Amino acid sequence: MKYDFTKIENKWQEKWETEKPFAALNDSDKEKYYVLIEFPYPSGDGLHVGHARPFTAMDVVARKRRMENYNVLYPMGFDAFGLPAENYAIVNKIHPAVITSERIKLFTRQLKRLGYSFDWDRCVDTTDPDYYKWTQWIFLKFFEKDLAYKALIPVNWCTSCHCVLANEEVVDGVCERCGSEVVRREKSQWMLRITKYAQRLIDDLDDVDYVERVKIQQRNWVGRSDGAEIHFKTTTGDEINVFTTRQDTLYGATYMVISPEHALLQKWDVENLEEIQAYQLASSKKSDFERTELVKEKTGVEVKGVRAINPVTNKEIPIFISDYVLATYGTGAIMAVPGHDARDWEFAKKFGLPIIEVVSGGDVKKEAYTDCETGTMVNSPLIDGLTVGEAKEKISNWLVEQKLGEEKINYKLRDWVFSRQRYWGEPIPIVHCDTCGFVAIPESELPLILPDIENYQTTETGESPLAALTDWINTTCPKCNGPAQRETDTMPQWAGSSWYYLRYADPKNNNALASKEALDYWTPVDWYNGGMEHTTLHLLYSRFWHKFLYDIGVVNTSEPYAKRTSQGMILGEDGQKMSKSRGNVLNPDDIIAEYGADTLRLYIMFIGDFEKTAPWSQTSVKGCKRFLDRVWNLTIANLGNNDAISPEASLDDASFSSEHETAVHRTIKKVGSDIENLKFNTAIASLMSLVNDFYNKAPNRADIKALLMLLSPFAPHISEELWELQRFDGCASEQEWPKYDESKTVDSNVVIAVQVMGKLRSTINVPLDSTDETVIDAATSDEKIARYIEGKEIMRKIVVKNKLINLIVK
RNA sequence: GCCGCUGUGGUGGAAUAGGUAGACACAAGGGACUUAAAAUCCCUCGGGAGCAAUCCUGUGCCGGUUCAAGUCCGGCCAGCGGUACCA
Repeated sequence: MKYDFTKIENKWQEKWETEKPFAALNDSDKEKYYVLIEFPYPSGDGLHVGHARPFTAMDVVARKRRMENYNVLYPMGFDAFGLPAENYAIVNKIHPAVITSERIKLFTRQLKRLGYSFDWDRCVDTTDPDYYKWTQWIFLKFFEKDLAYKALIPVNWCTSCHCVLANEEVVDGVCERCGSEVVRREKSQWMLRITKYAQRLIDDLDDVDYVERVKIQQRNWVGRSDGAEIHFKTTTGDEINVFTTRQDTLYGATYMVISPEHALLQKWDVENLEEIQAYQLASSKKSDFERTELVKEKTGVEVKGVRAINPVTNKEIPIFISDYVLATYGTGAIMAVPGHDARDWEFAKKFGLPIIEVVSGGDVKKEAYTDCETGTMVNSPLIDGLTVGEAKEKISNWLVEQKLGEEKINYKLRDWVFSRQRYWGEPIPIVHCDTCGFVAIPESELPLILPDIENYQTTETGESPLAALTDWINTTCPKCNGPAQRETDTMPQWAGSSWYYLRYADPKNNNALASKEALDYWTPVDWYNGGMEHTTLHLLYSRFWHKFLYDIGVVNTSEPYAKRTSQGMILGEDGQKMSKSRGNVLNPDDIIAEYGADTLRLYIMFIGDFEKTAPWSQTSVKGCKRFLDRVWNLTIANLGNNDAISPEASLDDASFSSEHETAVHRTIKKVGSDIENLKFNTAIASLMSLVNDFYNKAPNRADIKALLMLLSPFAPHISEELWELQRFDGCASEQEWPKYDESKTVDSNVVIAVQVMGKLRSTINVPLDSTDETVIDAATSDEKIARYIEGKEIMRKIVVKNKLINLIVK
């Protein structure tokens, strides 16, 4: 009998399709377990082998959890709004909804061919009005709680997409999606007050099980810094606030730098206006990226005619504008302490400004002394002799007493620009009325359907294509019934993906985003796996939305995801990132056709450390196919009555063969713990070893049964087929996950390494848990060891139980 | 620049808590089977010396700690990812 993987895989996939054995139940007595992967954007290229890595890994986990008797929810959906579909629509004049629906069908078919145990009845699509109704509903709640607001802000403007990007979406000065130049422009935008949640987004990381690098990255992104805001008076009688984390160095503040965009510059009557304006113009043309790229050379212009007054020395100090001070962080102004800040030091050197040492320990003539752990304050009458820490506290108190400032916590995190001037997104359910201002549309009018249009091109002014629909725009104000205009901006793609995991709990609900019972039962997600690239955008955004929904009583957990892990990227065979332009993209369909889905699943798990990047190798795929062939042939060969146990008796749990007992127990232990620790590659390696053992010495039916159960999460089709051929009861996937006996995972004898002076010279075989004396005797009487210790004195004997002995001789 | 991660055979990668480096595979070479090929099965496989037993050497580089370092510490170098000159 040949391993006909195509036939077998079709057979089982059809069975799963009709019998739905992987459906999650909302009314189960079992304990729930919610496994989540990031839902894909249904791109025109179809499924990519890279998708298979996290999907397969979590499928393995989901299948194992079911065998551990959990009620498992492992859903799939589509994050289907977004630019590529819209750009395709512009070129081909096809409605994005049509393209999207086609692509979702393609993805679904491809995903089903991989044999994933998704509960397909819960599939969600963010572009479905029944879905985005609730995305809009959440937005209205944000608006109601004053967490959504419109503001005129400098934004990143993509010159090609004609749309605004969040700071987070600008990569290396260009648009993350289209790669075009991004310039700065002022625009009125809908914003979400994520900053209000900054502290909670940091604090609550303590309560979740995320891989450490994700936590670190999120903490750094939110970026709390503790310092003080200090009020500096100017010679014009104005006040400039600066934020500093080094209030202790106030005596060393010898000049001030404000951002070129600072509001006071318009008010002041500066002497060198032309020079200032030229600098402002130059920096406005620079993107943030270019401003930050100018690491080496500091530029700036002194604002002549106005000086600031250092509040502690009462000395006048010059004010500069420089683009290394950004308007968007802190107060847009800094006090410069060249003695103790590297950037300020460079700037001071270039402009010949005084550098005063206020913390001793370094040499400020040579470089800025920035150490704040060990220094002692000097040249600072109020705080001389204090440590930096003490000085910070004393200065802060002094500032408060003198009403010159206060302690302040600043976050790097900024509010989220939520508007997009694009068509293919959720319409923002707000109208603008001349008398009432911005007014929410009533909940009863949700979903606010995205209207059909003829032209998907963004308007020249950069407004959304919806701005051309006069009939749609003009409406009445829900408050005063007067004339009003609809908002024409749409939401970013992040909106739909910020809460999709909640919809899976109850995806067909028309009265709520999901029923309270379903949400209470399924949240939080027990294990969420996704890409590192989503750590600071999607993951942080959805944590923010979830916290908000918690605050308004929709969900009853403050965090959406109990555990977060991340997979590494799959590179092309050339070691480069897979991309259409490089021509190194692999389509899973081709691999399935040639080797089968089980081989693909096995290979993508065996490819290497799950958390690290790994290059694809077509030849290595064959190795996994070979392994499955070996499993097939072995099991078929053992179908007959060639073992001691009769077929009837062995249908029940029989004991493992004595030759393989230890190996089977060990493999059960290893595969189980490896899956939990994302070590899928070594789990498979141990299964390979077991099969090698079985080739050396024929297994009995119980041995085979264990093998098939352990293999089934990785290669479910072949496992089920062989299970059936073996006439075992039910399905492999319905079995209870095999248990192991710890005492049977160890041999009665162990091989111990014998080192002399730390070098391996021999090995000895002794009973497990032998005493040190026994091991020493065996080692010293070993013939290979004799020549190393002959005529020498053994000074020390280091014995590591069941592992090693090291003899130190002289 | 800053932050994070990673450097192990020809290749992908193994190596609980510092304890036999290279598991498991891929590729390559040799052999068996075959008219032949494929498939399958068996053997070899970090480098150097040696007929061999065996010895030396070896986890990016330089030091250190230790009886013992891929693993810990200090200092470098390279690659990848993130990035906001964040005061």
